[in-house]
Amino acid sequence: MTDRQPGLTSPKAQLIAGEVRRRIVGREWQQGERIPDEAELAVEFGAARATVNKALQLLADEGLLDRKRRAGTRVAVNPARKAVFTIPIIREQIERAGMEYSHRVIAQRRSPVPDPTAARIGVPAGREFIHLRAVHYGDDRAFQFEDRWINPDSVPGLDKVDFRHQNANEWLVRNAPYLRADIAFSAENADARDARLLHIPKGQALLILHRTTWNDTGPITTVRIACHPGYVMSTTN
Amino acid sequence: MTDRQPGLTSPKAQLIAGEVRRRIVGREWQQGERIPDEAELAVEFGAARATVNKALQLLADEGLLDRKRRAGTRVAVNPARKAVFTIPIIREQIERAGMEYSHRVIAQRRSPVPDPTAARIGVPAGREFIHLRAVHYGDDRAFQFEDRWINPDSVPGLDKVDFRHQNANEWLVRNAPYLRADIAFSAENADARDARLLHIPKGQALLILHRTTWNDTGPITTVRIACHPGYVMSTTN
DNA sequence: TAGTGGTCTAGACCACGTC
DNA sequence: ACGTGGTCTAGACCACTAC
Repeated sequence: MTDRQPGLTSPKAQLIAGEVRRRIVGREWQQGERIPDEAELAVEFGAARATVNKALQLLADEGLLDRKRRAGTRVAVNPARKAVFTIPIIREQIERAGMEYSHRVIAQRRSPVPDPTAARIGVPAGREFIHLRAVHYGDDRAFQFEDRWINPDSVPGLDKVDFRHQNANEWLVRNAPYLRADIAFSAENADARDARLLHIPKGQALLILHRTTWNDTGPITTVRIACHPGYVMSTTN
Repeated sequence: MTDRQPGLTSPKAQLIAGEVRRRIVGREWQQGERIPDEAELAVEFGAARATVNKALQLLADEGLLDRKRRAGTRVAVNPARKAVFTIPIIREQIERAGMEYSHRVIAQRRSPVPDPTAARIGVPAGREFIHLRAVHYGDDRAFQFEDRWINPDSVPGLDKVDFRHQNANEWLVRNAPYLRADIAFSAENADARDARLLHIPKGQALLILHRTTWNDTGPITTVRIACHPGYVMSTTN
């Protein structure tokens, strides 16, 4: 570790993280055990402490290490299992699968937000949002049914947009950057409307994605997306 | 930034990230637009370039910025939507909800891995794994049905463990650290066995979690977890 | 080929929380 | 109280790639 091959650039912090990970996986450093402090590792690896710090923070983010001031760094006893999902843009996903994307707007109108939804996103009952329902297709096969409420106050010019010619999701992504997003997965049996719009039997198990975005003035949009049967959401990597 | 208030420690990198985020959300810096380079921002914010770099990397990880050498940093056109889920340890989750955790092992025996599963995790067809099926309860209500295959070669001493008295998940977490994990969500209608074990009607939509862990020698364990109806997996935060 | 981000270093100060 | 991690700085060299 005294030098780096030219042309073989592997950030030193990642090399260190890899070596520490190897020692943990190889049981060289046992769960709950304290590992050498940053200064010691810096000497061992011939690196600056900042570099070691970066490496160990990586592993702490992965959940493999628990770090506390004064108490030192310990191998996590119950490694947190974190999973990162990239929420796909439906059009890109369909096109990447070699299919032709299209979408159809079922309805677009101003309408009072239903009480349960209003409560969930923290707006007064009876507030009018833009209610949009649309189906996304790949080669004429229905992929997703989207039921969306958009806060008209969150984005100027929203009333003038006609989402029949403009994917709501993409328009919002481009025109209403958000500060915070909530996402939740669940499973539901297809109700009559889901079944009709996705061309599937009623009762079919569907993966449901609920997603709400916020900026500093309040909620921007909340959406329930019903995915076609067989849809799998998997970790990126 | 000549001084920092004592007791009011907000890492400078995060302050910078917050300000840049504000400018993006406030449309001050438009999507696709190039923002000042690190050196300029360092001067503006009175910080070292490394600090600005850290802040901008944070935002790039969030998907808000696209960074390229020589080309500079631009506001992302299609902000990637990433979601981080913490896969809960079922016992902790149940106990946190104030219920009493228990679990029952339905079966534990060596058995050849079914072909589709073997193919999915990349082991030769017919290999014998330990096949474990268990139900997790909270206050006698069934929460999850777990159908797991464990590679006996991956962990020494595995054959001697009796999972009737030892939660398999937790034992593995503590005794078989992994290098890589795949996780996938989907939805399935409850089959007869799911229905019987979870005490629900057949056909009920269930959130299904597939999870496989690996170390450098191959797969450690793969599991299908069927969650009780109404289970919601949501982002941490 | 030159501008920009990626990364490292050596040193420093500080906050936190265990001892 | 003091050891440990958290963070910042100023400077440096390098890799990538748009120009």
